[in-house]
Formats: sequence, structure tokens, C-alpha cells
Amino acid sequence: MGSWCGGAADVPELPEVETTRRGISPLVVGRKISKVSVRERRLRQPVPRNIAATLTGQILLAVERRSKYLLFCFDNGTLIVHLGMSGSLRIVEAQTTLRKHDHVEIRFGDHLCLRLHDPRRFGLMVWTRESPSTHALLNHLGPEPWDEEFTPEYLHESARGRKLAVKNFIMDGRIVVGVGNIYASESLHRAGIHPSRAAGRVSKARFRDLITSVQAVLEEALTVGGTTLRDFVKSDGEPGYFALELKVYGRTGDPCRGCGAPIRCVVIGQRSSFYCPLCQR
DNA sequence: ACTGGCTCCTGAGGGC
DNA sequence: TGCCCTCAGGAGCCAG
Repeated sequence: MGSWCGGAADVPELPEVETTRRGISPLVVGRKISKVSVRERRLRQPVPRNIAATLTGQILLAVERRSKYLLFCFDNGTLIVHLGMSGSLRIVEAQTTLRKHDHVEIRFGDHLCLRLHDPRRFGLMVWTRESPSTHALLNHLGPEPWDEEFTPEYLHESARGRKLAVKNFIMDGRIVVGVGNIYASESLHRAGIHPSRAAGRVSKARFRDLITSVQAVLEEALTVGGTTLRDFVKSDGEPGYFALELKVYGRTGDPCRGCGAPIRCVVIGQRSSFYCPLCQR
């Protein structure tokens, strides 16, 4: 590894959130909540005071995902969970020792506990009775990366006239969800697009490449994530957030795997961005 | 309508 | 060894 230029490879991005969903669903869906303990309610939004009363006795019907939000679906509403940048959900045996920053514990039946762990408390856990899609946290979100409406035409049209760096453009949840800082750099490198290029100056053809790249990078991470599913039921250690082989992220000064030129790091919109000066234009 | 900057928070890492 | 300083990052919010 070359010199580090910021960044944290442990930030849950969309593949990690989806892997979390797949990991915990089979263990808790269909089960009844027997107890809820909140040890720290000061997350990005406060955990509601009555969350225990709201959830206790309810049966979890499904765990869905929209963007990086996990949606725990119940008869009369939805628990919306976001992992922020240091959050994780784990399922443990009830007697497992609580760790520092285990903020919320939801017990299913007698033995199983779902614990929300989040040192930096940028995550959130809120309750809504309305349809999640109309909730203020979700109602402005753009398409998922695999939606039919995520097309070159859509991106090209949305970017028309905009001077914003294309990296910030694709990280904007109103344009498309789930492209965080790490995968934005990786996708742009794969598509050969310079991260600082104005969004309005990216051709439709290159947006087509970018869409393919975003999907490929996310799918690759999801595949790797599939191999870590077992970690979600371990009682020790982290849930195993995974780094697929990153081509540029965090590799400042290291040779580009395509052409050998040293990878550069530049800050765009307060975020570290990694790119190859030769492969990306 | 856009855009950039600020904010929340903790832990990791560098410098001395 | 240890302390202090800096800084990352998701995403909402706000001001220009």
C-alpha cells in the first residue's frame, strides 16, 4: 500500500448494507420481538423514546432495503435504520457481553439479539407509520443502481449544464442511490472518467460506461460480501465489512493496475478522490 | 436552481 | 511510552 490519503475502508456502503440485510433476515424475519433496550439514543436523529413500547410484541414481517436504509417492516409501520459511517448490525446470543457503542438491542424470542453498534453515532433508527417511500428520509431519493430508469439518457439529461464534478454528481442520492465515496472513485476509474470532470461535460456514451461500471463494482462487492455472511452470527469480532480489490481507492502513489502510472489523490467536495491521471479523462 | 461549506462524532495515526 | 492534534466520512441543512 502506498501513502494513505484519508478514507476509511470500513464505511458501510450499499453492498455492505445489502449484505447485512441478507445476513440478518433469515434469522429474525417471522420472529416476535420480546424486548428492546436503548442504551444510547443520541444518534444522527434521536432514537424515539417510545421505541420499546412500539416494537415489543410485534412480529418482524420483512427486512427490506432502500438506498443505504434498512427497513424493518411490521404490521403497523416500519423501523428505518441507517448505519452512517461506523454502524453495524449483528445477531448474537442474548447473554453475549455488550460492547462499548452497542446502542440498541432488539431481542427476538428468548435467545436472539439484534444489536446496533455505532461508535460515531452517524447512524439512525426511527419509526414511521407511513409508507417508507413517502418518509422525509427517503422521498427524495433517486433510482437504485439496478433500476430500469437508471439509464444513460437519464444521467445525461440530469447532468445537462451542471458544472458539479461528476464524482459528486453520482454520489448525490437524488441522482442515484448507493454510490458512496469508495465506489464512486472505483466506478469512475473503471469507466475512464476523471472525477473532477464537470457532470454536464460527460457524454451519453460515457455515462453508459459509468452505469455499467457502477453496477459491476457494486455487484463485485456484493459477491465478496456473500462470503462473509457467516460473520453476522458470530458473537465476537466485526461483521466483516469487505474490501474487494480496490483499483484506486487508498492507493495514492501506487501504480495504476491498468497503465502503471502513480495513482493520485485529490479532494473534491471535502472528500478524498483517487484516480489515474492517464486512464481517466 | 446550483453549489459549496458546515455539522454531527469517535478513533486512528502522526509528530514530538 | 504517551499525549495532543488533525482528520476522515453519510447526508441533511443552509447560505450565497
